[in-house]
Amino acid sequence: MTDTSGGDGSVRVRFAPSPTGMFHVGGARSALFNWAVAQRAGGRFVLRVEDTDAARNRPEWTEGIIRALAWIGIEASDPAFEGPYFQSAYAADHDEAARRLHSSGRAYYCDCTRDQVVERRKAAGSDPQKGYDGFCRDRGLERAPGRALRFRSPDDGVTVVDDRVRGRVEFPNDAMEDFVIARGDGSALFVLANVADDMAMGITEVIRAEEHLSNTPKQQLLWEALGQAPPVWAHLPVIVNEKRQKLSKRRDKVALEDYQAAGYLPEAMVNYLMLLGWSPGGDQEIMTWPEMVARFRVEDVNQASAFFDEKKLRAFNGEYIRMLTVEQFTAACRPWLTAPYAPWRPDQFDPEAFATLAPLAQTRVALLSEITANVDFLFLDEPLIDEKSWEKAMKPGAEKILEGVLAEFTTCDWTAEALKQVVERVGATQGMKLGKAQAPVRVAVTGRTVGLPLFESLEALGRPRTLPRLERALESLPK
RNA sequence: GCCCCCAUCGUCUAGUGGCCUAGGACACCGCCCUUUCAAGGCGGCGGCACGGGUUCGAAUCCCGUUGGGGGCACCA
Repeated sequence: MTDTSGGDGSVRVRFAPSPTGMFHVGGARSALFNWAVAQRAGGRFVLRVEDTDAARNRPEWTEGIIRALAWIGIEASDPAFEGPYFQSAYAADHDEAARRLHSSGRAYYCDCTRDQVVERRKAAGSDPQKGYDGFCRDRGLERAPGRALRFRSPDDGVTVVDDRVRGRVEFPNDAMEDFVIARGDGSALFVLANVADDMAMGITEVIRAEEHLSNTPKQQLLWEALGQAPPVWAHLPVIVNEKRQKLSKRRDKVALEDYQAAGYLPEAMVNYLMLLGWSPGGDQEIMTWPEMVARFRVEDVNQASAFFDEKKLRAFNGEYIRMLTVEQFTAACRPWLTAPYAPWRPDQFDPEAFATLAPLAQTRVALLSEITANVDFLFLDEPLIDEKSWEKAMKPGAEKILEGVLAEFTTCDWTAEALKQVVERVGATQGMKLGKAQAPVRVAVTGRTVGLPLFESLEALGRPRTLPRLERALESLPK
């Protein structure tokens, strides 16, 4: 295995998703690994969309892929980015490859149906699961509608796949049937189309998920039969759920868009995804994209499947949020500060008040979406009272606290420091420490027992809006 | 059924024969700080799947077992 990432720009990798209307986190990692390899080598990243009939009528699916790639930093405007190309655009290449394979005798036409093959195998007492029996191998059938083209796979020996992450993998040829490479209507099947496309595009390294490993000997045989040296292969371990199964769209949260909507920062997502199956070594896991590119090598990628741990992603996200400047943080929060995420009207939002509390909120949110619940009391006319919080805070003694605080709040200085002293003093008259005395005030004003530092919050809210809330809470207290 | 891949703390991983009494990160637990909650600081819990070899010496090499996963279409 040689490291072709020499920086001479000759490396060409490709990312070939099949558009389904959803961009998978597994696809994102695969794209990222490809992108890193291309960047490190000064090569190119080719986006090829494996379009199907369904996808061809849904251009928005491809647009979705491009948007998702852009979100994780793979910009279509980057000079290293090529495409998107569509598989269907290469139909002529597929056909040409099929003809060459046929005329060179490496492939033959076959008119057997699945049922016929199974019948024959049963009659011969062999295992129907063994696949095609080679019936048409030497019949010399010519190309005609209804006849599929089969590749004449070697009878013995092994096909060796030299894989950058798996090492040397041997596949016994006798376990490989004469597989179909073109349909009865002449169109190429995935294996052939893929090889022909990669060839036409000059792809030098194929980095894709492990699920393709079993197909690789077939593709490699095709490359060789077509007279070209195969690309360098690299098969990545799959990403699994907590049950160690491949992530499924039904059960698992896998759409990249979902993570974006939940308030994950793309930088955190990228950093986390890169660490799934790969480690830069050393103690530092949080690093910038250029640092990762500088260190990334496919041959260092792990071989075992990895569990997508959202808790760790979340922790990374918190770290990335804290690394932001307040301005960046505020900008990043913007989508959650307006409808439909925010429960307040646009005219209720006060950017200045938000700015004063933003730095305090920054260390408290791990997801951008959490910002809403942290500041809603500031913009809503009435705080959203949390039932449990109310019960917990409005215990005996709460009334005295609220009364005392209310009396002094009417006249005292409206600064965080002064407000704190008031609550401290009133609390002392009831034998309560500040931590306990602040609770009823907090719930009365913000609706919850937990939240941003209380006195700064009150200062930002202002006296005119704070006092009524305290009064109302007092009235609601059981007599 | 056949073929292939994989196996270090709960999770992601470092480790390529002695530096390993196995390191880090997330999670978890405790303490400190503290106006709640976070953040931050300090500390703790916790792992080489099993069995045979090879070797002076094995998490590291070989064989087997077990356990996981993937692939076997005129799908992509």
